[in-house]
Amino acid sequence: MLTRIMATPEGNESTHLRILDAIRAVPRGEVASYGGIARRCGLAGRARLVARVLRENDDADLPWHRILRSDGRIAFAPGTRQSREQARRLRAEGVLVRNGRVRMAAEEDTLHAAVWAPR
DNA sequence: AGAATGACAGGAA
DNA sequence: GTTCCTGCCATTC
Repeated sequence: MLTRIMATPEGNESTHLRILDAIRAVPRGEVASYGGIARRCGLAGRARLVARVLRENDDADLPWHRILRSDGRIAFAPGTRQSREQARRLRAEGVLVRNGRVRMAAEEDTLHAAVWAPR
């Protein structure tokens, strides 16, 4: 039956690409959360899918370091090589990192933003 | 099939 | 401010 074909809007290649695009769209000096990226792709609740895409990514140009947990923490365990590399890259573009954490914009895609944002 | 595993999130304590 | 705990989604054993 054809239901099976259309029944998987995610998990396919285009979803993967949309996520990568959303990550590339995060401006230099700014950050976004895994869940935020997912929402922007119409994939609410799939933060872990974004994490998976990042893990499997090999593109050196992808600004992977701009993606943080929703509370602003770097996802890698503190002290690890990757965690420090991420902090280094963020600071290199002017982002303040303190104790492996970044102050999140506090709005991103939250209800607060939806209600209060201009436009 | 059931359990374990993650570059997660959100709310409770 | 924390840390802890539960819920989630998708994949792998």
